[in-house]
Amino acid sequence: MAQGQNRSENTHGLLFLTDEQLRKGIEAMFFAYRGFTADPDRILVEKSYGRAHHRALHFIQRSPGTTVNNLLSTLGVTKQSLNRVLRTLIGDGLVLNEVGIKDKRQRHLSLTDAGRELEQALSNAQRDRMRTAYRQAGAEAVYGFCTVLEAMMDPELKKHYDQLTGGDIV
Amino acid sequence: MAQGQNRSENTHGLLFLTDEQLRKGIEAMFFAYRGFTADPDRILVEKSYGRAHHRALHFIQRSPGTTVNNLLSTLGVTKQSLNRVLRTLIGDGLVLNEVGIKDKRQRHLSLTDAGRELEQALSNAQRDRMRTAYRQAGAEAVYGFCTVLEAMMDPELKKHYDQLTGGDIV
DNA sequence: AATAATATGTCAGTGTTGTTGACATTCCAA
DNA sequence: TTGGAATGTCAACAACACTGACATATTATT
Repeated sequence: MAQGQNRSENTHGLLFLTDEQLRKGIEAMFFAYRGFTADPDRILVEKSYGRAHHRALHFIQRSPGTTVNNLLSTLGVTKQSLNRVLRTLIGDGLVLNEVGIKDKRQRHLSLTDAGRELEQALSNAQRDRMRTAYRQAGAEAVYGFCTVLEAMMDPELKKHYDQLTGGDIV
Repeated sequence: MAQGQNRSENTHGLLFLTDEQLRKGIEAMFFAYRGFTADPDRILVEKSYGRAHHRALHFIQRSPGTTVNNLLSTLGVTKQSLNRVLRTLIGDGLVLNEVGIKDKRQRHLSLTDAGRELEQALSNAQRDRMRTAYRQAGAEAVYGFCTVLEAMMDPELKKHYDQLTGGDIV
């Protein structure tokens, strides 16, 4: 496998990238994303939930007390779509929905103990694969991995990402 | 941003990875994948196609003459699901469906000129973002990016990936 | 030659997740 | 008091996945 050393740059100092190299990256994203979701998906089918429920649980866990609107723009779906998911999670006692104190229109979302439990189970499954991949690839690869992913994000979503990851942990 | 230099390894020589670091990677995958599909998606809605059509076109372009069964296991969907997509693509004159010579049960799939044209348009949109991200991140980051993604794949899908990318282009 | 297995296609039904559009409620702010 | 923002809900719809059942060639096996 060609190491980072033989970086090919053209006269303008830009990386020279063939369509083949780019296609390879595209396919890597496709196949890797399937692995990325495979483990939590297995847990979700048991509980009769879907990937949307996982995403909601994840980001509520990540920002306890977040509002519906904030979650909406993080997930990038319509409120109707999110509401369907939230309704079941609240109904099943996994998510808490509290009227705002300052602004009573807002609903602050947080996880119940049961919600935290499921979120943990899903996250553990996903992190296990992530950890294995990270260790297999090494620290420098992980750094590159995050760098490229960040460069692929839409600026609007990048904001949410930066806010959540809060700077420089890698 | 912490560089690859300060890799933290424990007494066993393994990377020390906090849950925070792993969560960051998980969120990077989530947000980046949305950027990854955003550009082709915009073209697809115009043509009234979906992501599934894009995937089919991509992998047929990648392996012209491939069989339905092979495409099936590459995409990891059921034949009913793939068939729905293929039917429209063949009906719209984007994909060619030819009876096998050696084995007449098989159907060999390939793109027509019109199919190649759409596939190119979709791929160009996706590659543009990929190229920009690659250049922004640099050659070493790209190498790490691919390495981690490959380590995240299910072994079964990794086989398809290896077969398609054929070894060591990066 | 009869039978089994393979490759493909199709029909019907179902579920998740996304979309629009419309409408009601509550509440903050000018 | 009025306008607009935040939220919730209803209905309808579409894309895309699934299962299960069944049909049709074709090839492989016995």
